Amino acid sequence: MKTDVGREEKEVFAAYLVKNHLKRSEQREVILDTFLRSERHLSVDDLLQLVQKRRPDIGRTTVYRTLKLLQSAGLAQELVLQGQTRFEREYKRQHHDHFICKSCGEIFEFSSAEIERIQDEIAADIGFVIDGHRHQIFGYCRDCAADAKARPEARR
Amino acid sequence: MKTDVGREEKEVFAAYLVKNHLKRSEQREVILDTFLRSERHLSVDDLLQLVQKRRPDIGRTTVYRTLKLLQSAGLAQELVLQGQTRFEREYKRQHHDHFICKSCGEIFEFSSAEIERIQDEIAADIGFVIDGHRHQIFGYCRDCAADAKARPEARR
DNA sequence: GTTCCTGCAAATCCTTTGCAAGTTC
DNA sequence: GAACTTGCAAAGGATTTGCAGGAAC
Repeated sequence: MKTDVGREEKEVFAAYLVKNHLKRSEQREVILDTFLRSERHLSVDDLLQLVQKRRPDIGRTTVYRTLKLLQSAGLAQELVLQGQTRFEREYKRQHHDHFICKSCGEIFEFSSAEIERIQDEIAADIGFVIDGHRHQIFGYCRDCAADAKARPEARR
Repeated sequence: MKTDVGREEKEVFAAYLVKNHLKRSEQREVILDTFLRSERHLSVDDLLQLVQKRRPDIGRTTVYRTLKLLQSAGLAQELVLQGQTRFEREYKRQHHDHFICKSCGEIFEFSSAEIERIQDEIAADIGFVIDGHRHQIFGYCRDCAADAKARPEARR
């Protein structure tokens, strides 16, 4: 762990462990570091593979357990995209939602203060207290949509 | 099947079967009729139990398979709420999304043309072609929020 | 008669849990 | 040394599949 990727998050995690009378371990550090360096939105398998490139002896079970800890610590968030469970970084990230391309699987993030405002209004109307939301938009990204136009029969 | 519940949907299903060289069966009819008469948002188990009240010999596998057909026929839609897979009627229903109370599990539907308009704008910006979306808002319904205020320690 | 359906049991996939051995505090 | 972690294997839950017998066309 030479560099400084996600230093703040590592501190948060260390504090979380202390606070909950848990212990640090090589495995947890490798998993967190790998998670922080990775691209967004990885599945458990994605993460396991990356982790095992560095430490082939780290098991799937430990990845599952560590992901649970990261969620509790507020560092990771689980999301289900097209039936697949995935995880993304959560710490101090602006809230956002996702566009998902059904063709290439690419995921784009978006956020809209305006949408959130409308949500709040609707919630207020029915006396609902919002605690979170999940908003996914499916379709075809620019590239795949162009492909589909070229070969319309290939479109789902 | 004395009455007229979901007659139109039954016709759609019958047509779907013919078109795909599939066959009608007692089981499929009972399952569809039960589905159409039920409250919204049932799990496979909910539906299985209702179906078995009428025909105890209908198996879980058949319910799974029939639900797949109903989805293909555009009569049912799968949604994952709080980790639970559920199904709701889809045919000719106005598109809508869901508020989910984390305390009592109650589900409220909502829709907003304004939100959809904003979605379209954002999509257009990145050249994304929208094909569908799923928007879930979590929190506490009026009643549960009131309870929580009364007993704040009980709040998640 | 052929093709499709059904229910069962078995298989699969994803995730969690029990446990004995190893680590951290 | 006490308490926590790990990896494995086994258990779980949800869903799918193989198959032999039964029903629809």
